[in-house]
Amino acid sequence: MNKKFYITTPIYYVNASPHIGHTYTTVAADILARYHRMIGDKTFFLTGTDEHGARIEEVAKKAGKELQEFTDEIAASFQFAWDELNISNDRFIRTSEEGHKKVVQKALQKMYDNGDIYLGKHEGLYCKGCEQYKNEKDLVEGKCPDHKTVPEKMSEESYMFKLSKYKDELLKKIKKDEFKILPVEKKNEVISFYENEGLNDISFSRKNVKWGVKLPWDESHTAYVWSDAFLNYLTGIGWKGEIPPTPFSKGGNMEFWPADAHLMSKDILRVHATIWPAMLLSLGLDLPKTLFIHGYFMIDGQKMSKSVGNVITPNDLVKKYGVDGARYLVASAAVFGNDGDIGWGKFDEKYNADLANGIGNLLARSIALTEKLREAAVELQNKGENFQFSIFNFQTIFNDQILISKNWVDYNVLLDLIQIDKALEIIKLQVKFLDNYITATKPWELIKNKDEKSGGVMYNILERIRHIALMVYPFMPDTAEKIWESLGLNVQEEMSKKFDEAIKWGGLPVDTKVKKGEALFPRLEK
RNA sequence: CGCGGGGUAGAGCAGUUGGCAGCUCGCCAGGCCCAUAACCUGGAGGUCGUCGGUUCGAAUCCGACCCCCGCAACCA
Repeated sequence: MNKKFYITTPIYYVNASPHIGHTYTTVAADILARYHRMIGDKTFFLTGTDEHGARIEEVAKKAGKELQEFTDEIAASFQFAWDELNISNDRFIRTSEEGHKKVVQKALQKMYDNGDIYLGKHEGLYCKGCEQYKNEKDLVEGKCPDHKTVPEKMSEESYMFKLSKYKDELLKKIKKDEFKILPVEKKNEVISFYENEGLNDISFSRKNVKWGVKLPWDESHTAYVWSDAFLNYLTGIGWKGEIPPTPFSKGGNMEFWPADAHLMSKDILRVHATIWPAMLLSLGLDLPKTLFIHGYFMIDGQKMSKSVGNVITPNDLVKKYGVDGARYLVASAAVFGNDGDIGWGKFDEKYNADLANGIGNLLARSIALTEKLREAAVELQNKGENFQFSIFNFQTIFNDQILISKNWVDYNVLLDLIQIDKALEIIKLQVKFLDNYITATKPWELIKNKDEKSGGVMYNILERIRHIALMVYPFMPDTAEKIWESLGLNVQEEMSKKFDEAIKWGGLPVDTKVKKGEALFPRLEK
């Protein structure tokens, strides 16, 4: 604890507006960032947009907009979406920012000076109509799908990066988990790629693309995708391009480097496992500790695509399920690291089951019971230790202090391993446990009979809900706050508690005044 | 032999240091009545894709085969 934690999402390419895929990565990163802040780590969470390249020139032109205007708009739509989803990023970086561009130039100059960038040739199939290179895979029957012409083989000068030079070193680090790739299937995939295909030097610049960062030693070229975009992970935390990097203690900004986790989906795994770390080696910087690769969403068994018309946007989700509902549904939609199949029907079902009938109803019934307790003029009592109730047809004795700390251990371990969906299961278990406990102890009867046990039973319930709220916080911050308020707790105070203290039994004062609030998650009818 | 993911109850999915097959939803029966028609219990329902192997024991390890889906496009 009290370590630093630096997490990133990829910077999203501004050729399209945010959808549920971007949302997935970003919400996951937010959950982890909030979790690490909660346990006391010094945390930095970076997201942003990637704005350069021929593709953007093309899309902006189609939209009839100036480049800067166009990218401003799309970047704003991402920022808006993340605000709406209560994303707690510390910074939103755009690669079109002057500061970023300057540092990219500095870094590339350094790589050029140390001999890792050299003038070579980029060869490819060039479509004159599109004014850009095409991959073979882009072509339909060998022709450009837009212009119905056969692109010609062209070769132009391009600065190349000596990627091949770093193959052995990177492979070794990947195998030894010094540069960790998770889940392990993805690590194996990368290793087999290294071993079977190796690494070739790659093109790092373009001559015919204007919308980009000019190479400082040859302004007729602009930096090509990776060479520009990857560096956001450094410029985003304030790196000014100093080599060696100036540590924070000496007035620099590198206290957060290396990144603890780069989150991303599988489409960009390969470049993140090759080009990016090679660039860092070339610059003499440490490699990120972990790449975590999550899966794709299918919508009701189909690929999500605009042409099918099944694209789900963050705004769609928030409108239907609220901010926290949206965050929960996305976070729990799949085993984190696997592909998932989602859809409105499944979301509705999960919303009602886990949120409305689960957490929401649990809080509502618990608060209502506590109010009855107050009417009966019985005080809450923290008896603190063993309490028992009969369940599953036998008498069970629970030591709640032990149970709770075991739950916390599981929760912490799972989140440290970036098992977001599994950590949510721990919360669901707690809810289930309490629903059981309430049914078994029948507090409404105890209260009616003025049974002396009632104060203790109700305390056990409310205190455990306090723990649930804390566990819920990284996933659904607003919900956690509402629960604290319902329990009569002060949100600021709860959030400023030291984690080790907060997870101990007994944090709820016995003289607390509970408050009935609006339903946390109104049930969706039908 | 391009790469990868997957085939487990009606639907959707968990489940590898191999050890009586689990979760959610739906269905049936019962309970409770504090709660958001909620919650709790019990039940029906599975030859864990097929065949073979290793093992005292395999959804899990090995081999072969069948089927589905990504890896190309606006798209994490």
